[in-house]
Amino acid sequence: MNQRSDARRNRAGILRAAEEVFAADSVNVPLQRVAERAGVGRGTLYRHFPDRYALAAALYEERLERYEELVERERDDPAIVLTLMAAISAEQGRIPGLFRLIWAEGPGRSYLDPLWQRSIALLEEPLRISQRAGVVRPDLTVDDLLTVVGMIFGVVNSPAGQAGQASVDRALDLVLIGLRPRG
Amino acid sequence: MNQRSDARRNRAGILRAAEEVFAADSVNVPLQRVAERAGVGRGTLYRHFPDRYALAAALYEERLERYEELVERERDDPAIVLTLMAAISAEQGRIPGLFRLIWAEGPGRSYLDPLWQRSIALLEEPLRISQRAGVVRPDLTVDDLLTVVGMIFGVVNSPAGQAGQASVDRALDLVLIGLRPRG
Amino acid sequence: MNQRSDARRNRAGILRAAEEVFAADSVNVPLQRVAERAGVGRGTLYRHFPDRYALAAALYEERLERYEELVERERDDPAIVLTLMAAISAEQGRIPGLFRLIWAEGPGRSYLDPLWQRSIALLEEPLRISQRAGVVRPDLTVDDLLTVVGMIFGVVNSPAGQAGQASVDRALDLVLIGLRPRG
Amino acid sequence: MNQRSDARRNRAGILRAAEEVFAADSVNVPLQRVAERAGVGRGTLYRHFPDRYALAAALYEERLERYEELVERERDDPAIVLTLMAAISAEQGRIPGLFRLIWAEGPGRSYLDPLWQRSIALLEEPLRISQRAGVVRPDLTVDDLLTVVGMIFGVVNSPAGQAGQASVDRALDLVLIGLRPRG
DNA sequence: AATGAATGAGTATTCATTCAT
DNA sequence: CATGAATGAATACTCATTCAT
Repeated sequence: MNQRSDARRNRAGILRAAEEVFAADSVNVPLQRVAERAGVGRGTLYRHFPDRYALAAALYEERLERYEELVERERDDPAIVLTLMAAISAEQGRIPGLFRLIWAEGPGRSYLDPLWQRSIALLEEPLRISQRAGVVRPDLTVDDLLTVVGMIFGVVNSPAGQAGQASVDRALDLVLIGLRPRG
Repeated sequence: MNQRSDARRNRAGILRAAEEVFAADSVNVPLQRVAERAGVGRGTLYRHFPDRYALAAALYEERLERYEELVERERDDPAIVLTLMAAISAEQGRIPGLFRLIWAEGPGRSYLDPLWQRSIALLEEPLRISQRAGVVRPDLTVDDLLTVVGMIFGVVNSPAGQAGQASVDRALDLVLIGLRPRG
Repeated sequence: MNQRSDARRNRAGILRAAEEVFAADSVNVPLQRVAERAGVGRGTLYRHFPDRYALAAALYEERLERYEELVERERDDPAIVLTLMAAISAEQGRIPGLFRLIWAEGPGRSYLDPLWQRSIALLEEPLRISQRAGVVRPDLTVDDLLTVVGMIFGVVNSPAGQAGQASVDRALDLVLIGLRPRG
Repeated sequence: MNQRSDARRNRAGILRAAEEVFAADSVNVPLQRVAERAGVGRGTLYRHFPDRYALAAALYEERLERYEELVERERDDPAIVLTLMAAISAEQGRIPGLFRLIWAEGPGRSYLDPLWQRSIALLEEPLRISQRAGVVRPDLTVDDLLTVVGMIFGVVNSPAGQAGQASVDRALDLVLIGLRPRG
């Protein structure tokens, strides 16, 4: 954390470059491309992120941080869980294979597990708040919310989702009906 | 024409092998592995399927055929569209990256387009039948159904989906509420 | 063994190339150089020899075969063990790091062990013959012979050995005194 | 001059670290490992030793110094040359590739030559003393002694030598017979 | 003078695709 | 037609060396 200033700048630059390149092309691009875009040597990239999974995990972590801040800010909104889901959904698919990469191939899930725990923690309080306010069904679980995130992810990554934001909105529409309290 | 039957057997064997290997490992496995499993040489594989996308498309086409037969058989079921969706969902994720492969990377979408048209056609009649019977909302479109398929796909391919069939069932539960007629 | 003729030719060509390049430069040369010298692609080299150790082991095996033939031929020579040691010594150091490579770094000694067993077997009969003939000390063991081979190896690979064959001859002189029967 | 003592301490620390790391692993370890072990930065290591050969040469020089002191001390021992050979042998192989590194790969032998001259000088007087005392053959030369050192080196670095000190002792046994006066 | 971050050349290795047999 | 050997482009990754701090 107490790095040299150029090192910190480089780390940030690599993350930005990775985001752009991953989004524009695919998470499978040669890391060389990321390094070039960041304007650093390959070695520097590897120093900061020992493999592709580390890069992906760092990007995911950045998102988590933003969501955590959102929860902090909107704690008074009774519909906070819906706001949060919408925010997450909006960003789903900016980097299509990101999640899959962290999940499926990392060495022994070492990168994913803490992030996953943190994702669960992220959703817990908002869910409780909105359930108390009667905004969503009382039997909903955090797992259900993660399932919904997965659903949106799927839409974005299927041909149906190529229509863009409209598809995502429609998907949210369809599924949010299922989250409302019945009766 | 003994040779033609050989060739047909080989083609079928390669498809079976591809399905097994793709499912057990990933759609990115070296095609060599598929050839080995099918017990043919690499040249033979390439003769039948000029690239990985052709293989994926052929697998997808097989599925389409099965769904088309299902529609043929169950045409009298008022809930046919739900039956069909359930059937499709059940098979989602057997080969995780299959769809993505055909969609995202093929040369000029040449493989996907006809299959996509056929998928749309597949859903049209069942949707009409079930709408007439009042089983699903009258404003549902084929695009919505494709969106739902995408959703299930997403669940299967996310960490949430690692719980297996239960997750898929829960996802269907949540989303099917949104397909019902309101009232 | 029943390979295509070009494959067999390639395998042999790669071995010759490896021998030349290893001898002229070092066993650590990029394998690319070996492939180039053999006039084959890198993939071909890797098909035949999955790693550097396999290449080294194959070279060592060739030597073993020649020594085994020598034993076959010279079985009637009472001084056969000395003849054999001289033959081995003469070739020691043609490829300086060869032995070391097989020995020290291979994955789990998998390459060396069978070759080492075979080396021991190679020396056993000649030693017995020469001992019966009174040409060497009766208390000599196969281990001692291997030690002597190691000694010659050391001479060849030290600055002292750079004088060439003369150094090896002198070394053999010195050490063969120690092998003679006393008295 | 506080800084000069710092620098001296660093130089010594790097040498100790190099000895340990080279011995424990190989003379080919990344120099980074040496720097880490010494607790200095890479730049510092390079300031003191411009390349790997310089490091190796410095280690060899330290040994030479110890041998020179031994000669100084034991000048009255008629068997001094044997004592010296035993001392050298005992240390052979502590760092397997050390000698080879200095010898074979340095830029233009610039490191080795003075050390080699000094090694020759080291052996001259003891050899003369022991020859006068009739402890070794009168026709032995310094080259022969260097050859013997090479032999021991070889034993240590061959599979036969993996048995440890016992192998070295046996090797010395065998070869010392060749050094004795005949008759 | 020390540190350790950055660089990038060098190398191993894989695998899609072609083509001799 | 089938086979599987050969090819070589593509890519990950390491580490010696330099140099900003």
